[in-house]
Amino acid sequence: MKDVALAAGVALKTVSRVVNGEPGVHPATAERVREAIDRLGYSRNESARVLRAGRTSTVGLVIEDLADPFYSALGRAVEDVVIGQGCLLLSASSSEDPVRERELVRTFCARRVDGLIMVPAGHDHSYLCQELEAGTPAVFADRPPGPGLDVDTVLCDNAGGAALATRHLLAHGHRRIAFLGDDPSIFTAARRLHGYRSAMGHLYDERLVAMRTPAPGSVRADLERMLALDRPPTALFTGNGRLTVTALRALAGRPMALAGFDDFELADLLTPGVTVVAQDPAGMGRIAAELLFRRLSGENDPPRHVTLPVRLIPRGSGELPP
Amino acid sequence: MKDVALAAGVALKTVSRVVNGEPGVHPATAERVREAIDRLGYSRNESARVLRAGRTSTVGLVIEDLADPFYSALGRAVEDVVIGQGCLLLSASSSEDPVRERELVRTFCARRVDGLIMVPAGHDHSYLCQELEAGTPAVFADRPPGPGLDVDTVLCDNAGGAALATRHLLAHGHRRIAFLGDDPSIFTAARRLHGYRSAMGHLYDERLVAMRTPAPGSVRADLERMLALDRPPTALFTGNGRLTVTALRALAGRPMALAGFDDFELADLLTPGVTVVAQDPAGMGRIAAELLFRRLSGENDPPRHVTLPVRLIPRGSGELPP
DNA sequence: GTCCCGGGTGACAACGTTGTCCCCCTCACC
DNA sequence: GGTGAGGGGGACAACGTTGTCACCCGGGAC
Repeated sequence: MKDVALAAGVALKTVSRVVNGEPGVHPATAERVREAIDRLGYSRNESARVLRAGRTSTVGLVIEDLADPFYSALGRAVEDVVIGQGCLLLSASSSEDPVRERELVRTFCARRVDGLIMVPAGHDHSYLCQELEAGTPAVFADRPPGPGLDVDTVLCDNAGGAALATRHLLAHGHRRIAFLGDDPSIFTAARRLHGYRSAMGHLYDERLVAMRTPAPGSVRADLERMLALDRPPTALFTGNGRLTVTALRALAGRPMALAGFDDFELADLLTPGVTVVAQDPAGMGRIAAELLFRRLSGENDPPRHVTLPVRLIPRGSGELPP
Repeated sequence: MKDVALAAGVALKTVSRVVNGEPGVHPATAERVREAIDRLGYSRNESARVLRAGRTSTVGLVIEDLADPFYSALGRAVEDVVIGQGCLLLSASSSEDPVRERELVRTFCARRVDGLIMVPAGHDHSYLCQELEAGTPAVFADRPPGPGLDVDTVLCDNAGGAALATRHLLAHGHRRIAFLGDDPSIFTAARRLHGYRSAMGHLYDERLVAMRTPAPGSVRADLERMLALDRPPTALFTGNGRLTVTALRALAGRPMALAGFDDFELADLLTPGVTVVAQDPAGMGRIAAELLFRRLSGENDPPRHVTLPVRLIPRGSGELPP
């Protein structure tokens, strides 16, 4: 910038004015400056601008796994909003590890991101209070913050969706409906279990429930165990996309009515098509980002809690008779 | 930092020394400083550090679409390497738009990213020369840079993979093998067409080739046209994952031998399983990131061009008889 | 007692911007 | 011709760090 000023025969500040399109520069002077900028290939140093302005125009996104279709769709939607607002997106995957999550948040905050969007892994987010007080807003998506923290949150109707799927299977005559869920310490898994349980009512049987981190081996073992029961399940409700796919592989063609939480590509092309409760990851990301920018533009209302609707997509697998 | 210095009764520089773990600070002093840091909740301002140091410890990633499974897997691998190196990842999707791509690169460079990893959309990357000369290395992944630019590049064996799939179909007795590819202006699409064509040899028939941006309607139309020929195709080779899925939907159960470029989740669960040529997006991302960091650590060799192998995964669809 | 050495510490400048304030010049008006 | 207004431009400080250099003081060698 100094060089440009020298080349154009003006002061530093005048170059700054031209670069920022500020008024009060003679057109001829501005032209001279622009010409010098082009000639020298100058581009403003955003680091310095940021240092001066105090705002980085950067948003941090912490998700579980960028490579998971659900989160990558969410991330893409966040990205679009963020870039539409003239900001950039720093993204990082926590791999469902609270320690790593905290480390990432710390790093983001040291970089002075303007705001955070989080799919939290842990249950203790008290460490965020300090940042929030320091003026870095955060929005939680997919899962709420731990106790003691109340910020903007976007969730889907986990319990309602699970009940919807369960009732769908019930309506097709099933009474023995198994539920495979993720680790119950994960908010969404617990809520879906709750929805399933309340829809099952007196038909609920603990032996038909298995909740743990999805892995091919454990899913297979859980299914085998249930199928060996006196009154084995005739239908299966899987608590997230990964579990649905894992269960499909474990079933290996054995006929079983099936409904899954989360839609996934190709669910319609399998035989039979897989009935799912679909949520909208892109919508979730978009809304979370919009809430964040509302905060950034100074909104000071109490935290908002948005619950997105889900919808049942019957495709055949949930309509098999017992 | 000034406040911390004041609170601990030391000079600014001493706080800086403690924060950076520099030697030459009396343990007792250091302890006092650390205590003040904790009490005031101080965290170093990276923007200022960056301004001073000239390095941002940030890498920019420009890909086509973060929500696409192929690119999100690549992005995740890049992210892991980048974070492993103590840097952060800025990511953005070009949506296959050269103008947007250029805009994103410009923005990244204005932020002084240390390096760029790109899946290029356009064919003219001369605009990068300036940045490269300014010391911002770039690595291209999946597709090479346009003419006149030579930098580290990681590709997969597109032509070889396409030939592999084509020969697989030929080996199963097919002579009329159609090829659905993406827009031929996309490097990978052109190379795959080349591989298909050379494997087909004298059997090549232009009427069995359709190259354009995948869309359900156009794929269906192309298939209808080919199936209406005197000698319709008995097998189909699709040029990327999206096309494979779109074609599967368009075929709607009509029997047809099929092989596709790119593996995708559930390919094994369809009936029949979909035979694919699999590449390794995570490996591609990892290697691209590693090449970048090699440059960042001062390596000055001529640009490297890495070609990753692909492998055929027969699953049934490619083994159907004519 | 003087000198030197070196560990511990601090003052200052610089990174590249931008906000604030001030200056100068021109022109119109009295 | 003097004066005021206002547009165009510049000097300077500040953002929060860190590299450079200089300082102070205690202890050991002569």
